[in-house]
Amino acid sequence: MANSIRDVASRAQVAVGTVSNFLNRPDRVAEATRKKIESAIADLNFVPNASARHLRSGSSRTIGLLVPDITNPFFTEVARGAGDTASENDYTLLLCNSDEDPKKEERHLKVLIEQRICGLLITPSFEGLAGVAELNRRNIPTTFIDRKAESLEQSSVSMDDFYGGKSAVKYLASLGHTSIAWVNGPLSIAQCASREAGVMDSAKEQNVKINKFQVNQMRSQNGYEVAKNILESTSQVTAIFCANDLVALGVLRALLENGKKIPTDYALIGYDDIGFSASASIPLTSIAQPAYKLGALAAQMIINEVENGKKFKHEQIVFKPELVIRASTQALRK
Amino acid sequence: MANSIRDVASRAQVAVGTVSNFLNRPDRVAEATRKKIESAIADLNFVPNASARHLRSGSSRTIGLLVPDITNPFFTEVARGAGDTASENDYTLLLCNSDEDPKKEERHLKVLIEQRICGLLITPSFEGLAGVAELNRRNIPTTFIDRKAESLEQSSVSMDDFYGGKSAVKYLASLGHTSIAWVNGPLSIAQCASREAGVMDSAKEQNVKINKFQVNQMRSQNGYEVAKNILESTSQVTAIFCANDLVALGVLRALLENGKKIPTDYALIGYDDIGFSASASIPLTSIAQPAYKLGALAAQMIINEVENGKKFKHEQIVFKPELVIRASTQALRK
DNA sequence: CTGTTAGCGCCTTCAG
DNA sequence: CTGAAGGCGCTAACAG
Repeated sequence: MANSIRDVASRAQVAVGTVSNFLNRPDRVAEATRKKIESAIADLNFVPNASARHLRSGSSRTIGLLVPDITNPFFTEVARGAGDTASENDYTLLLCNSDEDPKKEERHLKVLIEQRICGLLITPSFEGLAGVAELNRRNIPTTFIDRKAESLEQSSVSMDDFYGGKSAVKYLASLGHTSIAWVNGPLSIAQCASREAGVMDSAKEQNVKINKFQVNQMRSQNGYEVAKNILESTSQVTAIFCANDLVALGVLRALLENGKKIPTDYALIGYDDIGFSASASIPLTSIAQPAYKLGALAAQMIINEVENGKKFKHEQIVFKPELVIRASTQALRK
Repeated sequence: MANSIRDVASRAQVAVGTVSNFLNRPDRVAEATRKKIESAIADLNFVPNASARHLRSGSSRTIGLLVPDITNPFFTEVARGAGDTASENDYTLLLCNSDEDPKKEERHLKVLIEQRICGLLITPSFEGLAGVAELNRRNIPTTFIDRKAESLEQSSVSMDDFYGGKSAVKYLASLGHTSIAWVNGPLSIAQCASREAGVMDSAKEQNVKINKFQVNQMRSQNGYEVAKNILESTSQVTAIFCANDLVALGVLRALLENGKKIPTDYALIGYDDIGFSASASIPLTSIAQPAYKLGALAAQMIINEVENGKKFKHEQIVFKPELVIRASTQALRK
C-alpha cells in the first residue's frame, strides 16, 4: 500500500493536520515546517490519494465528457480542448464514448454518477435520455456541447446550424448552382434538423432546387453508399452538400470511382472542417466549426459553474460557423 | 449529498452490511431481503460512491491509458478497444492524451497515480520516462501498447514493425519498383527504427535502392511538406513508402497538386491502415495494424494481471501486420 | 443468512 | 501556527 499522509507526518515530525494544511493551504504553514514536510514527501514518494480526498471533501474535481463517436475527428478535437482545459484547472476529465449506442450511453452515465463527477459535458445524440434527467435530479451541472440547451437552467456551447446550412446553399447559389443534392443525417439529431431548416430557407430565398438524400449514420461509408442514389437520380444536380465531412469524403470517393470530376462535374461541400478535409486529395470546401474551442470553453464554463455554485449564470453560447473554400467547389460552367 | 448505503439500509429495514453484501455478493442474501433492498435502492435512487468503495477496498478498478496523439485515428481505435474491454469488465478507463509532449505526459502520470489506477496502458513515446519508472516502483502493472517491452517483467502487445517494413518493400519490389523513397519519422521512436531496419533489410535482399526522407512529426502536414523534397530529388523514384498513413495522405495531396498521377507516376504505401485511407480519393495501400484489437487485448491482459496478481505470467505478444492492397499501387510500367 | 464494527486516507473544525 | 479528533461511504471480517 502506498504511503499516507500519516507516514509523511511522522517522518516530518509534525501532525497529520499540518501535512494536510501544507497540501491544501500552504500559506498557513511556517517556512521551516514546510521544508521538513517537503523533504518527507520526497523521501517517501508520497502522492495523495484522490479517492480519500474526494470522499472527505465531497468534491471529485472530475468532469465527465460523453461523446457519441470518438472516431469522428470533430469529437476528438472537442475532447482535446476539454481535456486541456480540465488539466489546466486541476480537474480530471473522464472521457466516454457511446458509439451512438443508447445503451452504452446509459451505462457510461451510471459510471459517471458512481464517480460522483461534479459536472458533465455531453453532446446528446438522443432525445430524452433517462440518464441525463437523472443527472439533473442529482443536481449535477450539465452543459451541452454542439447542441443548444432548451432550458435557461442549463449552459450550452453550440453552433448556429441554421446559419451553417444557409450559408452553404447561399454560397453554392452564388456560384450559379440551381440544383443541389443535400445529404443529411437523421432529423432526430437536432443539428441535422437545424442545418436542413437553413438549407431549405436559403433555397427558397435563392430560388434553388434541393434534392434530399438521407444517411442513417454520419460516417464515411454511409456517404459512399448514398452516392449511388445521387448519381442515379434523374434530376441534374450540379452540387452536393453533406451534413458532415465524413459523409462528404465518402461521397467524394464514390464519385471519383465513377469517373466524375470534382469540382467540374459536381461541386462538393462538407461540414465540420475536420483535419482530413484539408488534406483530402481534393481538398474539401467545408463549414468550419471550432471544435477545440467548443470543448475548451464548455469545460471552462462547467468548472465555473461547479466552483461558483448558485451565483453562476447559465449561458447559451452560440458560435457562427465559417465557410472555408477549397478546391472541391467552383463556379458552374454552362 | 447523495443517498448512502445507510439510507438504503434503514429504508429496507436491514443492516448496512447486508446492503453491502447485496451489492457485492448478491448470492449471500436471501431472496426476500434482496427484494426489499432492491426497492429501497430504486426509491432512493441510490448509486454507490466509487471513491468510498475504492478507498475501503484498496482497488480502484480504474485503468489508465496514455496515448501520444489522440488525433491519430490509430490511437482512437486503440482507445475504443481498451474502453470497450474495460467497460465489459466493470473497469473505468481513464484516457489521457500527451500530445507528444513529455511534460504533459508526466503530469498525466501524476494524476493517474493520485487516482491510484490499478494498471497502466501506455505507448511510450520517449525513452526513460521518469513517470513510468515511478509506476514500476509503486508496483503498478504497466503494459506497453504498440511497443515491445524489453523486460520480461512486463507485458506488451505490439506489432512486428520489422516485418511490416520488410513486407512493404518486398511487395513494391515484386511490382517491379527498384527505387523507393522511404519517408520515416524520428528514429528515436522505436517503431520507426524497426520499420526502417525492415526496409533496409528487404532492400538488400531485393536489390532495391532506398532514398530516405525524414519528418519530425508523423502528421499529415509533415508529409505534405516533405513531398517537395521527393519531387525535387534527382533520383528517379517510382514508389513512396511512408511510416504512417497520415504522412502518406499528406504526400498524396502534394503529389496530386503537382499534377502527378497515382499509382501511375508513383506507387504509394502508408502504414496503419486508418479508416480514412480506405476512403481516400485514391484508396491507399497500407500496412494494416489491428488497432482496436491491440487496445482490447492490452486491456484484457492488464485486467488479468491486476486480478491474478503474482500468479500472472507476463507476455510479450507480437502481431504481424498485414499488407492491404488498394488503388495507390500497381505494377511498374516500363 | 444478517447485524455489528473497525477502519481505508484525508480534510476540517476547534483547541491549544 | 500546530495538533487531536471525528467522520465522509463503504467493505470485510466476525459474531450471532
